[in-house]
Amino acid sequence: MNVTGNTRRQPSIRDVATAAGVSHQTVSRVINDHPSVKSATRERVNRAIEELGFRRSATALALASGRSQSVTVLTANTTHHGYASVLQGVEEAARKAAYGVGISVLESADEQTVAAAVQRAGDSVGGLIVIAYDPAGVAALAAADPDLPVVGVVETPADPPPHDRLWVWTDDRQAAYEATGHLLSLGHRNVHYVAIPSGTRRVSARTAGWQRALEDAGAAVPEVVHEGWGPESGYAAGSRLARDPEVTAVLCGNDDLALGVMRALHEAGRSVPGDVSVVGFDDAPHSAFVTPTLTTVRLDFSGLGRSAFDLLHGLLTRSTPVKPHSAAVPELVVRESIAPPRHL
Amino acid sequence: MNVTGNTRRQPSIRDVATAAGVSHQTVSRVINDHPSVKSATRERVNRAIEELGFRRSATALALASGRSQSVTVLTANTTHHGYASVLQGVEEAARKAAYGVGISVLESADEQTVAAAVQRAGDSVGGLIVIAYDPAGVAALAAADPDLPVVGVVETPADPPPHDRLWVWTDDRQAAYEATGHLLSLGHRNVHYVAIPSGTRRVSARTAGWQRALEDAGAAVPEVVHEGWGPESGYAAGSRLARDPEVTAVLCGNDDLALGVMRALHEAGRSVPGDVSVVGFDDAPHSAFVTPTLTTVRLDFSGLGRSAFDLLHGLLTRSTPVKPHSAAVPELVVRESIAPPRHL
DNA sequence: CTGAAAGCGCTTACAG
DNA sequence: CTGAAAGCGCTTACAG
Repeated sequence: MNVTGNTRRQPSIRDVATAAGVSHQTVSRVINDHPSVKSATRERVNRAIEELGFRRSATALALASGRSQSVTVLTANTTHHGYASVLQGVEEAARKAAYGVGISVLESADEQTVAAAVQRAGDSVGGLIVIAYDPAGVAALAAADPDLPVVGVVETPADPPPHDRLWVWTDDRQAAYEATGHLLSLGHRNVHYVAIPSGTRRVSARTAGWQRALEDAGAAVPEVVHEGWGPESGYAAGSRLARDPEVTAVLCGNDDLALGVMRALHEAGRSVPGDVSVVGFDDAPHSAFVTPTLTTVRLDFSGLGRSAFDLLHGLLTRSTPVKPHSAAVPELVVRESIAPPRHL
Repeated sequence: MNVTGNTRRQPSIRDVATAAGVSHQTVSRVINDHPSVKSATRERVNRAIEELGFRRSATALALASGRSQSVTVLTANTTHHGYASVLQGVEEAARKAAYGVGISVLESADEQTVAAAVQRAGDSVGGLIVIAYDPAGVAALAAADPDLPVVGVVETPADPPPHDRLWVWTDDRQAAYEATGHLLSLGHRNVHYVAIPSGTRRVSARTAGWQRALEDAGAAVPEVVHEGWGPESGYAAGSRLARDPEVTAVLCGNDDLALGVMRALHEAGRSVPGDVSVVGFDDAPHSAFVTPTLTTVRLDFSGLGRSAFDLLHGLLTRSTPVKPHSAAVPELVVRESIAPPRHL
C-alpha cells in the first residue's frame, strides 16, 4: 500500500507478498527453498525480493521456528594463540553454514560466574561450544544444561566422553609423549615439564604423555612445575630450573611459557640449546622467529574449531549421526632450541 | 495448568503470569523494572519467576521491542594481539551492560565479501563495531548502511570522522613520532620504517608520525618498507634492510614484524641493538621475554574495545550524547633492543 | 496500579 | 501448488 512511501522499515515477508501478488506464506516457501512452488510464482517472488531489498529477519526466524542459526563460544580467553585460533576456526565453519557466532568470556572459574555465563550463553542461542582447556572452561562444560546442545573443546580425555556429550580434541597426550621421546633420544637423561594450568583435577593429557615417555625410557619423573599461561610464568619457572645444573631439557605446556623459560635461562647465563634444550607447545606464529627458534608441537587449533562447529551443527540439524572425533594429529616441529646435552 | 507436567519447554511470561495470578502484562512490567507495580504484586511475580526458573527470551524481546541487546564486531582477524585484545575489551564492556557480542570475520577485502559480511552482521543485531586497521576493515566501515549504528576502531584519522560516524582510536601517530624521536635522540641519524598494511590509501597514522619526526629532526626520510602483518613479513623486510650498512635503527608497525626483523638481522650477522636498534608496536605479551627484549609502544587495545562498546551502547540507547573519543595514550616501553649507534 | 488487544516477522500445521 | 489461521514470547500503546 505504501510502496512509494519512504519509511525506513525493512521490507517484511508481507511487503514482498503484496508486491508479488501472493500470500506471505508463499514468500516463506520461496525463501526456504520449499519444492512445491510453481516456478513462475517463484520467479515473481524472487523479483520482488530483489526489488524491495528484502532480507529475512533472523530474529523472527528464530522465534517462530525455534532454530536460531547461531552458536556461541564460551571461553576463558580470547588472546592466547590456541584459543584465538579455535575461535577463528569456529567462525570460519559457521560462516560457511550461514550461522552466526557469539562469544562470551568466562571471567573466572568461580561457580557463580560460570553459571551466569552459561545461562546467558544458553539463552538465545542454538548451541554452545565451550573451550575447556582451563578450570573455568571445564566448569562451564560441566555446568551446561544437559539438554542444551554443547560441544566441548578439550584436552585428550583419559576416558571417552560421557555418551551424551560431544567433545573434540587433538591428541596432545601423544604429542607430549613424542616430544619428550625426541629429547630423550637426543641423549638427555631427563626432561622437566612446565605445565599450563590444568582444567581437570587429574593429570592433564600433556603431563600424562610426558610422564609416560619418561617411564617408558626408564628415566626418573621429576616434579611437574605448575605455572600459569603467560611468558611471565615461564620466566618464573625458568628461573628456578636454571639453578639446577641437572636440568638439561625442558618441555613447556605452551610457547609463551617456553619463551619465558628461555629468557630466564639466558639471564642465568645458561645457553639454549647449549646447556638446556627447550620445547614448546602450540607453534605460535612468532615461535619460528625468536632466537633461538623454538622447537614446538604444532597443533591444528583452527581445524579443531571447525570440527567443533561441524559437530554442533550436526547435532542441531540432526542431519548426520555425529560422533566425537579428534582433529589433525599434532606434529613436532624441530628448530634451534634443542640439541644433545653437553655431556655427550 | 500444566504446572506439574514435565514438558521441556522453557516457562514463558504467560506461565509466570498464571502462577502468580496476574496478567502476562504485569510480568512484563516486573521484569522491566517498571515503577508502577504494587510491591506485593511485584513480589508474587518475582517468586513465580524464581520457582519456575523463568528466563526472558532474548529473541522475543528483540523481535517485539526492536532492540536486540547485542552487538557484533566485524574484523579481518582474531589472532593478532591487537585485534584479539580489542575483541576482549568489547566483550568485557558488553557483558557488563548485559549485551551479547557476535563476531564475524572478513575473509578478504574483496568488495563482494565485505558487502555480504556487513549485511549479515547488520541483519540481526543492534549495532556494529568494525575494526578498521586494514583494507578489509576499512572497506567494511565504508560499506555499512548509514543508518545502522556503527562505531569504527581506526587508526588515528588525519581529519575528524564524518559527523554521522563514531570512531575510536589511540594516538598512534603521536606514538610513532615519539618512538622515532627517541631513536634519533639516541644518536641515530636515520630510522627506517617497516609498515603494516595500511587500511587507507593515504599514509597511515603510524607512518605519518614517523615521517614527521624525521622531518622535524632534519633527517632524511627513507622509503617505507611495506610488508604484511606477520613475523615472516618482518623477516623478509629485515633481510633486505640487513644488506644496507647505513641502517642503524628500524621502527616496525607491530611486534611480530619486529621479531621477524630482529631474526633476519641476527641471521645476517648484525647484532641488535649493537649494530641495529629495533622498535615494535603493540607490546604483545611475549615481547618482554624475547632476547633481546623488545622496545615497543604499548597500546591499550582492550581499553579501546571498551570505549568502542560504550560509544555504541550510548548510540543505541540514546542515553548520553556520545562523542568520538580516543582511549588511553600510548606509551613507549624501552627495553634491550635499542641503543646508541656504533658510530657514537 | 493492572489488564485486554494488537503486533513484531516469521513458521507450522491445516485446508483446499 | 497456494492461502487462511494460529502461534513463537515478548512489548507497546490504550483503557480503566
